[in-house]
Amino acid sequence: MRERPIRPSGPVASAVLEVGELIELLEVVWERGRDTVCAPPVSSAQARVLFVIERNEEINLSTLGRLLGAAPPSVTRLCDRLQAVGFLERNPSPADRRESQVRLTARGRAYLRDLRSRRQEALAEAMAAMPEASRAALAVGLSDLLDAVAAPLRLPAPGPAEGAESRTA
Amino acid sequence: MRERPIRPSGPVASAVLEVGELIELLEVVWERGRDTVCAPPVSSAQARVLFVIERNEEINLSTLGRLLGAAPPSVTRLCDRLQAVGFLERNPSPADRRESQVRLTARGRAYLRDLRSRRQEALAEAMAAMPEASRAALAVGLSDLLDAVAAPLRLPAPGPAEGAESRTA
DNA sequence: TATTGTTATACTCTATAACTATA
DNA sequence: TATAGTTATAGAGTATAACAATA
Repeated sequence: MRERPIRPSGPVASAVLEVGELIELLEVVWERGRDTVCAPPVSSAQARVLFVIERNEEINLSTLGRLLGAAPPSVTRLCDRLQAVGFLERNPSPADRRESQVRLTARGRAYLRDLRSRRQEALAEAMAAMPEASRAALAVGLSDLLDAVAAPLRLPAPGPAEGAESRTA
Repeated sequence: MRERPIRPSGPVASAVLEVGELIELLEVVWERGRDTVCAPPVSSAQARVLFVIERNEEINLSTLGRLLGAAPPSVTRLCDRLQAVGFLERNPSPADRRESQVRLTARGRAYLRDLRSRRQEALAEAMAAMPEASRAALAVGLSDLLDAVAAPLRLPAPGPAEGAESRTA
């Protein structure tokens, strides 16, 4: 008989609801402002690739695909174009000649720095409408939320001192 | 000599940086989990349309396009498909026969309810990793952030009691 | 045989340009 | 003429299926 499957009361549930609404709004607003904020040469799908590679240097394409939730042909194409504009490199793996390892180039890193600057400017402008107390409160809880959201983007501990175990399963 | 272009100190700047990082992570993680969380019959571009229409009932297609930041042909196609699955209606405008007004159907609203339920479940699971104090702190600042982010999705006061002025400029 | 990565094909989203209907 | 919406076409993202090279 529950009409709304999740609706416990209290600040915790409230945070879940509001984060959900925030994501929904960002889905519309952020994509809308892509010209301003994301600056082509790079599509948003390509930006996702750069973000994941930045967090996991020298991974191979199939691992990249798993982290992105993308199919292998999509990964190939995305990397083709990013390589064509000089934002990443593909190098053959020393351990297994089937694999390619991808790495950001200096230009790729520079692009990410620039992208973030522009996004931060746009965000700071939007957040100027917030009461300062709210911004401060937000900052308190946000870093833990970041950790929670970032969790699925990291490989599950690939063996700290082992070198290259390449555990793709 | 500043390597990082925006980095004033204090909780306000910290909130800007962390919201920026959060958006970036969500860009990757949310799109990655689209199967789980967004549930096709509806692509993420189509979901954007539903979100905007829900907030602005009975707008015409060009206004919808402006709110989405999308070109007219894109809007036509997106609405074609959403209409085909029965999630929205197009009705001729009584005032101007060139215009179509779009509206969510009952099925469209039901889809949004269901989508939000599933997303909230996924979010609640992710946020379970956060300390409860952080979730509570987050909730404090979040509703003002929501207002700030939602601002560009609302039409600039279309004349409260005037009926249909249709100010698309 | 299983895995890594690619190419072949098809569908959706996106945009610009050209067109129709209305104002 | 100007505006609302559509259709035509092209480029990019995504997926499944079929294939190459390697393990």
